[in-house]
Amino acid sequence: MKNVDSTQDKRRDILEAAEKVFRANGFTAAKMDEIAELAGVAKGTLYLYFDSKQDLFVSLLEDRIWEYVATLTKKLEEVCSVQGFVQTLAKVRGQLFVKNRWLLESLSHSLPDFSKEFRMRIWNLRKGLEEPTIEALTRLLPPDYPIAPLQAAAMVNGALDYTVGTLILHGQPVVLEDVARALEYILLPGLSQAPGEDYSGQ
Amino acid sequence: MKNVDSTQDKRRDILEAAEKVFRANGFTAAKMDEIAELAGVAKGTLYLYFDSKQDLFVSLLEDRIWEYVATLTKKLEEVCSVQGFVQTLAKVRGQLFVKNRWLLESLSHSLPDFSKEFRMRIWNLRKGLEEPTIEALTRLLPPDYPIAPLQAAAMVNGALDYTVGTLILHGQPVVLEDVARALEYILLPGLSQAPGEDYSGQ
Amino acid sequence: MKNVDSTQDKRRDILEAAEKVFRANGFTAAKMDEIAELAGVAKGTLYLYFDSKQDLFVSLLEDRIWEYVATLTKKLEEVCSVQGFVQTLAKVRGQLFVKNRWLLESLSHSLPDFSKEFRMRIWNLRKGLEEPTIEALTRLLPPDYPIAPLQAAAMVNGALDYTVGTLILHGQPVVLEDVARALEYILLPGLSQAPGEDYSGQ
Amino acid sequence: MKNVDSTQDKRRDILEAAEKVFRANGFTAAKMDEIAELAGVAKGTLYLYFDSKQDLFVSLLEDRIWEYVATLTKKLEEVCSVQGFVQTLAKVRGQLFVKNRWLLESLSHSLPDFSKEFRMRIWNLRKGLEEPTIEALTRLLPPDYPIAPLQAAAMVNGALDYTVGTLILHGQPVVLEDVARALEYILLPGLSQAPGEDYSGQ
DNA sequence: AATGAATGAGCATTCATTCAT
DNA sequence: TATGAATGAATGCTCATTCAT
Repeated sequence: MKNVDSTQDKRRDILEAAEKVFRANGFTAAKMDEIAELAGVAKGTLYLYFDSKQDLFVSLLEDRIWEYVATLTKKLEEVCSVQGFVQTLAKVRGQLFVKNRWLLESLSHSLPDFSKEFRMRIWNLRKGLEEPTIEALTRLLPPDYPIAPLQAAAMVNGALDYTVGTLILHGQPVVLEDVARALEYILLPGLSQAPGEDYSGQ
Repeated sequence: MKNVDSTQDKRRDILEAAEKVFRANGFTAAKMDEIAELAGVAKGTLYLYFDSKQDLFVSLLEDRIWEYVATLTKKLEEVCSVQGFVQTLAKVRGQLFVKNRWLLESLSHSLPDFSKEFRMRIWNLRKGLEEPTIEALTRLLPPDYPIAPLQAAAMVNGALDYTVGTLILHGQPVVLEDVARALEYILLPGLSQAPGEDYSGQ
Repeated sequence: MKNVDSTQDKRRDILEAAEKVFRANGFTAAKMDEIAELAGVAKGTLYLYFDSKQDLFVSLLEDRIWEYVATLTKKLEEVCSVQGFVQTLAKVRGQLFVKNRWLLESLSHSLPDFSKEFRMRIWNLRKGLEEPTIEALTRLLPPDYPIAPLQAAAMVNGALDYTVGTLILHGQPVVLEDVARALEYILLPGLSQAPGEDYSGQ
Repeated sequence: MKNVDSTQDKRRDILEAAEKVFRANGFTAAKMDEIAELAGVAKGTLYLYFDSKQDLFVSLLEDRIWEYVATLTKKLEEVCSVQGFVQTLAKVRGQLFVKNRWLLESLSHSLPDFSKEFRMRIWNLRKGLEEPTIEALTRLLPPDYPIAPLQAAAMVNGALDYTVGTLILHGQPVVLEDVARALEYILLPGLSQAPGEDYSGQ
């Protein structure tokens, strides 16, 4: 009992320390020494829980992403309109982005020297990250909607992430409600129109 | 004169070599030795033209981005409708993304250990990259459009980049015409509607 | 009683595991973890029976060498001619060499970082290994034989070991009877001749 | 000119430092830092001249062994009797052994973790080391001598090395003339006898 | 301006040993 | 006695940068 708990505790401590250090420095510049010190364990202990720096990094991504995916999936299952979808997405994914921008950006970056196994794990994460959005859109968009859910999801997610990223870049406060409103204003008409409709404003 | 030309030639040779090596390996894994060899100069010569590896990297980004910004600015100046804007953007920025994905991703990634000066130069690039889009939208959107051009631009650019990135990730062919069409279908209604209009599909 | 037996059993298990691992990897590359696992005990238990990796290694050598020395001593005591000596030696020591080449080579190799105490123990082993040969030759050679038994023994042992080693190196099968015959052919005349005899072939 | 010389000088300096350090500590315990310091160069410089610690080690063996092989080959070519052969061998190989005992022992030891390439290079050295002896014996022994030169050479070399090693082990002075005499006394009769001869002293 | 040999700080990983249980 | 989780010192190798020529 105690052993299992203490083992899980230590693993969690290490992941938390790793998150801070990776976030602050990026993968390459992060130092295992610093992670160990921050986690309050000896350097060698890191290797009892993770095979390598790469494994630690990807395990961290997995831990955080799967947790987020589960949350988002649950929230989106309760949604029954495209509008609700956009609002929920903006809130949940936007929050993730604000808190873990580096994490999402790490995913879309090919890390140096990563072995095939790790590239595969990252690839799975990237795909998994889109799953809830794709699923929700598949359910909510009209069956004859002319854009594939994969692409529609990419556009919504891209618009959301990039907007939040831009606000951060420009030092402006990120108010997710405002972002949600803008997202609705720009995307909802296109997502809501019937396939045959003339969408051009002319 | 001759000296200036030869100097410029060598600088260009180095930038071209650097582009290939950085693209193939990313910043950290790229080696100055390889760049020098590919450029046909001695290792020490690199330091006659650039202060450091970081300087070479950022100079390369600047060189390529400003060139692209000039092109896009010119193309967008000829555009006189939101629809034309979306089509032109998809073509020009989409092309850049397909060819220089690593370049754009480098911009949005916090490079490890980069000094403040370099972070600033990269920040300028990121802002400059959005300029033409913002400018065009400022001109083309109705004056009372409720979304700030900065955010609108972010959404269009994000939707475009993320869609192309997703296609690449899934190993699907990137046909920019199709991407442009999907972009139009989803974004144009929202970008074209009058401010007071009821956009919700209900 | 029971305790003693069980203790002896465990000690023997560890030595057997250690033999396999040391033989396969050599001293430095052998890992205590692997030895413990193969012996079916916990890593810490090794240190209840042996002070250190070095102690385990040298204890193993001692265990095996003294056992071999006892065997050879007994066999050589029954021998009553130089020819019988050569034959018996080729058979017994040759066998040891074929089966435990690494063991003999370990003895003649200065192990890295071994402390003085351990070097001494190894030195004793090396000397002990020659004892039976020296004793037998002292008994069998004519009292006025001009070569000291120590040197004569060294020559016989060296010729034997090196020949077997060479055969192994060249991937040739080691037939100890053949080796014994060659050894006899080359060494016996010299070992058998009376001191004053003219041994040169001229 | 100067560059080539200075390059050769530095390579030689490194080899000399490596010899001292490897001799004193063995391969595994030897530290590249110490070699660099002793050679008076920076650690990185070692890697300009040798690919790795293993490469440095094997290159050193090669350098020393080939030099010795050339010397021995030349000396043995002038020899025209088995007796002369034994004397010359004792002098030249004995000298090598006294000075570079660790070197010869390194050869007959399977170094830990050595890659196939390096094992091959060491194997070639071991074979090359026997070449001059085999060649000389092939020339000097009667054509119908019943022992293959390879085995005869192994016996002579083994007897010689082991004798010298034993003297060193026992702390006795190594007088090569005495060793040569003992070697002659014991080996010459066997090496000189005609094939049909009865060699047993009985 | 150009070279390229030399530098040396920096770092992930291993593994014998310990000690609380 | 026995365990095995935790330790942390130890080390080969890389590569951006310098500088004598």
